[in-house]
Amino acid sequence: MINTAPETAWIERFAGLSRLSKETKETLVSRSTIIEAPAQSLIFGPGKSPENMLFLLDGTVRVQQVSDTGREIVLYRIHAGESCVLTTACLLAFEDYSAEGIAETPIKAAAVPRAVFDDLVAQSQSFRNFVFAAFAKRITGLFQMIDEVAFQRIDMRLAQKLVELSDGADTVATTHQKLSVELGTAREVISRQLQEFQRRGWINQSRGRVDILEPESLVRLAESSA
Amino acid sequence: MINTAPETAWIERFAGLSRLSKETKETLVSRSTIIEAPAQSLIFGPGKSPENMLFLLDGTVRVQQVSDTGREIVLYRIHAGESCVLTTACLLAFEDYSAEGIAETPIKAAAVPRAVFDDLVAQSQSFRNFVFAAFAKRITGLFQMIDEVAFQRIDMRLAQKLVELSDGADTVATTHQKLSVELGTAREVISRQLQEFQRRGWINQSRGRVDILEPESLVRLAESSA
DNA sequence: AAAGATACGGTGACATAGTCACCAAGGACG
DNA sequence: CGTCCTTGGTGACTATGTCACCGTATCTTT
Repeated sequence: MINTAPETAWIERFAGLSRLSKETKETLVSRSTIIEAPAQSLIFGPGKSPENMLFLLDGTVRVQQVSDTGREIVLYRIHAGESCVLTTACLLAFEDYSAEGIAETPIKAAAVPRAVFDDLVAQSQSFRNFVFAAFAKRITGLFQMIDEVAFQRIDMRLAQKLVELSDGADTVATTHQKLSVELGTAREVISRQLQEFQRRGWINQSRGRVDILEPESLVRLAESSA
Repeated sequence: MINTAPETAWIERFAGLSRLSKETKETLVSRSTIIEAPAQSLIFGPGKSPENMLFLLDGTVRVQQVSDTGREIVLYRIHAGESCVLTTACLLAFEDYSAEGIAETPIKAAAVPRAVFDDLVAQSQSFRNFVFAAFAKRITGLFQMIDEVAFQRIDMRLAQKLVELSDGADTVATTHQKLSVELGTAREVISRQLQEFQRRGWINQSRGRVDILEPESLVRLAESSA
């Protein structure tokens, strides 16, 4: 990672931090460092504890779990404007974790040392609310995820994921392999489900790309059984 | 729930709270209330937000998720000497959760109002460490759980659960239905796996009870593929 | 440009897990 | 005693995951 010149305006990008007092904001800005990392770099992972809490300014970080069976599953993503407090806090507390954070794009983040983080939690009620809200959001997300992995049909989950990844566009640039990691399933399962979607005329496949022909049908499936 | 007379010694039962300053302990004790609830009562759940943070003094609380498909899965348990901060914090932040907490035994707990909790977080570094450690433990537990649900074989998970529930004893008093909820699977799956274990001579079944004949074999399976 | 090397996706056969629709036995309670 | 409810058993079927292997597209190297 490369340290660059300090920057002051970043706090304004965090909706949850807007209520902080002026002094708190100044502490946060003056005692943090802006760091950058290239796409695909490992932000944290087994054997690499983060020393700082990160506030992500640009890019996204994918947090995934690698099972000792060799399979992988994407747990969640940290987007620009969000912080990494949860994972970071966990990783600082426990060394034996199996999750890893990978930059999906080139990223820029504000790094806040642990001691500063602790001070801020002590001094600012708003900051506490921000931190606990971030925790809460992740936890409910993980609850949701357990529900999906344990109980939802794979065709529904795949339709959901395609809609999510397309984000309104008519094409998704990804491979079957990557989709299988998103859902924690096997590549063959994705291949077969996509064939079924194609047979129904909902999508069109080409190497490394899925074109969405009938987003409505995918949404309907994604929201079906519920 | 029934309020009872205040009690002062409970803090000593929490390993994580022993380092608190005398003043912090006094605040915690003087501003909390001891509550009790009978077995099977709903501590929190959809439509029932907890107003307080709970420190569990006696008994255990089972936290489980009910899917909209009707199936259920046990997420984790809160044992005496642990706090409920995670779930409580989440539930205070978000109203739309789907998890519920059920007393598995009669329970006794110290209820700390949200405002007091917030003060303590602000004032005591030790208390912050306690809270964040509790969060961290739950999060890593949930990561682990996602791994198990998504990737581990059901025979292995069942063996694991039997060993855990027996806790060294030679019998486990539970039904196939309850075991299926523990693992988030179907009752029939449990019935068939238990039959297989019995065929191998590892266990003996009777109505509402599983007698463990060869704990070593179960442990071996539980720790196999890993 | 030719020759590998690698990534991507397809496929059949099979194993494991979950669903559905029942049934039967044990126990509680009138 | 009969009735209800819980518990567990079972067969048939579907869904999902595993394994082994293949062909082709794309990239790299020479």
